[in-house]
Amino acid sequence: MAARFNPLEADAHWQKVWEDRGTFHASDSSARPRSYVLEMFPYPSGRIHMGHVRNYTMGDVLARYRRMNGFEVLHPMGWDAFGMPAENAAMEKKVHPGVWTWSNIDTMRAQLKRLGFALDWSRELATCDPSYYGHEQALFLDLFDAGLVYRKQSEVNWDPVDMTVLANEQVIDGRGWRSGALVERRKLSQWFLKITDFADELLEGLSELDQWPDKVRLMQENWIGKSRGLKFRFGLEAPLEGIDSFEVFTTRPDTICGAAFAAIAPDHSIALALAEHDPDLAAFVAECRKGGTTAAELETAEKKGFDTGLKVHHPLDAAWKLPLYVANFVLMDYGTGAIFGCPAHDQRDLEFARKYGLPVTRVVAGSPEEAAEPIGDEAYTGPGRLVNSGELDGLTGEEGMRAVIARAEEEDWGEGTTVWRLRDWGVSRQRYWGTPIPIIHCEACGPVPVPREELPVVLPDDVGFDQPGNPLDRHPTWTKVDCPSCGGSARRETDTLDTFVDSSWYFIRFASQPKDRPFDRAEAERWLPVGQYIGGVEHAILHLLYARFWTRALRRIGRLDIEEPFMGLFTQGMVTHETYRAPDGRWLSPDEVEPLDDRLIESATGEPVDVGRPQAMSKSKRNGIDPEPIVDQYGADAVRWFMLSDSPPERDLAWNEDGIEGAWRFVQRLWRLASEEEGHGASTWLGGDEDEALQRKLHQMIAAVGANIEALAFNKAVANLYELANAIEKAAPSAARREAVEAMVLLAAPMVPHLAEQAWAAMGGAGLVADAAWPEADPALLAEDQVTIAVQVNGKLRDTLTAPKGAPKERLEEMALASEKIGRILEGKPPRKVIVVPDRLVNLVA
RNA sequence: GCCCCCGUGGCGGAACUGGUAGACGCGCUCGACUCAAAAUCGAGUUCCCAAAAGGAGUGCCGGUUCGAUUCCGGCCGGGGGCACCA
Repeated sequence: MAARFNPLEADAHWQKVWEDRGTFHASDSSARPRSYVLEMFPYPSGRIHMGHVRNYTMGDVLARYRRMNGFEVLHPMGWDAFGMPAENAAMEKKVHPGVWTWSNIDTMRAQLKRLGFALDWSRELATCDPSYYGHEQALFLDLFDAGLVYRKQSEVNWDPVDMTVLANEQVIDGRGWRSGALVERRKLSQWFLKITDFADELLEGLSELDQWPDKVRLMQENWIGKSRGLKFRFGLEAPLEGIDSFEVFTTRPDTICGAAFAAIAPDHSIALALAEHDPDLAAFVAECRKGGTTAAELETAEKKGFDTGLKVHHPLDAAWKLPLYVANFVLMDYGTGAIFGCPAHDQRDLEFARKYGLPVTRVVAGSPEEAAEPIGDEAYTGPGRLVNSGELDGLTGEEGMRAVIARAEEEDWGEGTTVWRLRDWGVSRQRYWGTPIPIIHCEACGPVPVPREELPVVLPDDVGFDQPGNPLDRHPTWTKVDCPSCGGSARRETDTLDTFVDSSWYFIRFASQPKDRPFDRAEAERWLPVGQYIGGVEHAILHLLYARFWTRALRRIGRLDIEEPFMGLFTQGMVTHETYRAPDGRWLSPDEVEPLDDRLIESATGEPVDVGRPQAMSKSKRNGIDPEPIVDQYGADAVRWFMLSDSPPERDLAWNEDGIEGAWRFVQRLWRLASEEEGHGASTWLGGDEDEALQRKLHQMIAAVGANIEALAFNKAVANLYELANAIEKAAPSAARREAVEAMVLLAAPMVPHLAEQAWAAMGGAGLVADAAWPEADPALLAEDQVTIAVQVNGKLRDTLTAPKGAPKERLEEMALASEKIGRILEGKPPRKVIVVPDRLVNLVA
């Protein structure tokens, strides 16, 4: 047996064995219980990065562990292959997006294979393949037929650099998420998916997802943003161009008697109508539109209003008239675009009222004494009872809301309602490299679905990227089609689908991939939902919400009876690295610096380097580490082991040389243990305490490693394995030691699979470790029969003693009092009180 | 501004439902092997005191408890999400 483990040989050898045997091929017909383990599929950007390695290693450990525990495991891999980087590359490098993408896929597939992941490559898919997106087009048309897709003129976020529409989510601080360009507003006809139809379900469904991080559920809850309240109409004192009233929304109908003004958004139809005859108002509206939306600007933005001079009637008292303002802080796209202002109990309204000299009337008081207290600089938003509210006085806020809603409904001027922050999902993109929307526009018939038998609508290859905008728009022939309905000449839709659509159902296609339809329902339902989904927290809202929506939409149209796509969700942390900066501010990559004495210098210049805290690996900071050379040097197992060690998986992991060296040492250490065992050939039981102690340690670690992998606490499982290795190394050769080493190889197998196979084979183990059963922990060996008891005086540890497990309280107390140290501390006086926790401690209160 | 999470050795981090704080790894120190180095192995490593005895100690202040890293209140610091959401 070789003295050292040679990963270059072993990795390739075992990867080939697994592949030849189809070891990780998921059988649809298996009688074993099923387990679907999935990591978020990568965008084929060019090369694998450390984040991928970490993500897929975690999923792989779980997949392999499940296999060893008797599950038929589905662990697939594919490519989220549409998107803008391919078009950017096309423009910069004059290469077709498809060519670029497929070549990236080849590179990255090869890189992933070198890491030895237990993937079922037979199910590999790429979203840019017509055999995938054609089915997506069919699903889109299914949703279209079901009325879940619609088209509307809408103001969109237009990125003037990328020349495309952005979803609200892709606008960050008023700038495009990719280009960073200031986003403009434009009106375009767009396709929308009715995700708001599912708002309630999507919100309610969150409570079932108890294997999701609370954080993610909370983020989705906030994103969906359900608010209960009252929608009611304000009557205008004098009708305006036939409009005699408008609707407002409030979550605080109880404060209606504190109303001081009404306000509408600058985009509100009334404001626009008035502005036509009022240049001052028109100027105000224009100014509001211009206003920046960055965090800093909003923070400092003044609450500004324009008094229209119009008055509205208070709903509870027609004689009570309120001024109507156009206000810059009222948003057209939330609620009804109009509000009533209650300065006493809303901070924004208060600032507005102070500025324009409007009355501030308290209508909620936390205590009877507070009722007379005027409102200062801060609105009162706490609980209390209503005051200054006529017949509502004395009611709690909750009662007040119910009373006002009941009265509004009775008198027919308003109704209790729910509004959502969630908007419908705009899926049109003015891009080439995406799934063509399978619609044909006919002047006579309007938008007509492409007939199913003509799917897929395949992207034309003959396009150029020398001008900005969507090349499909300019395509001479592709756009020209006959209307499927009337046969007249028509134009193909040139928008493509948001790539989030592609990733909203790929996990279903993995589970079932017939040629002639998106998936087979029964087959898909056998695998779904995904048992454990693992990916970055950056997808906590969009991707996960869209996939949940898509799954529910398919359910509603009777295609798949699954409520939630992902039963368990785990969001892993990033892989980070220190940053290095030259004195002149240049970012330096890790291979451009070297240590000198206690510091780092730039190799080329010898200048000292400024070392920054570990940050997400990024091109701009040049602190990325390419996994491939690391795998070349240390092998897949050391890299995998390092990815799992030390840092809890949900937290960031700082990459460093010492860490990978440590992992390499462990790999060699485990190899040595196995090699030595072969050399010993020891098969006799020593029969002493030593054997038994090792056995106990082994079985405790069998239980602990399993529990920790199951909890995805890989860093703890790693620590367990180190502990076991330490114990084995201290033990003399024996049958117990041999048994422990064999078991350890199996326990480590999900993490370091190549090494495990090699060691297993060298020790004469039968079959593949990948097919072996996970060791079983013997309950009889889990518990120690001797326990260490802490002896405290007044809660301070003063001594420890060893006692048989399960010793009675009286015995422990006796033993504690018999301790010499304790006697000294108590100075012979009996304790006032004794607390005994069996098998744990004795606390003597002096 | 609102909501959420996190603060433990030189570092990454352990500590089950309140019960011996610092498992495990990294780094460092000393030692063994070696002509030497690498690799490997052994010992040590929270802080204070020369050491023992002892004392302090889980961001800070306070509380509950026989006992608090763990529970409660208030600060300070770091991170994340949302954001003029009525």
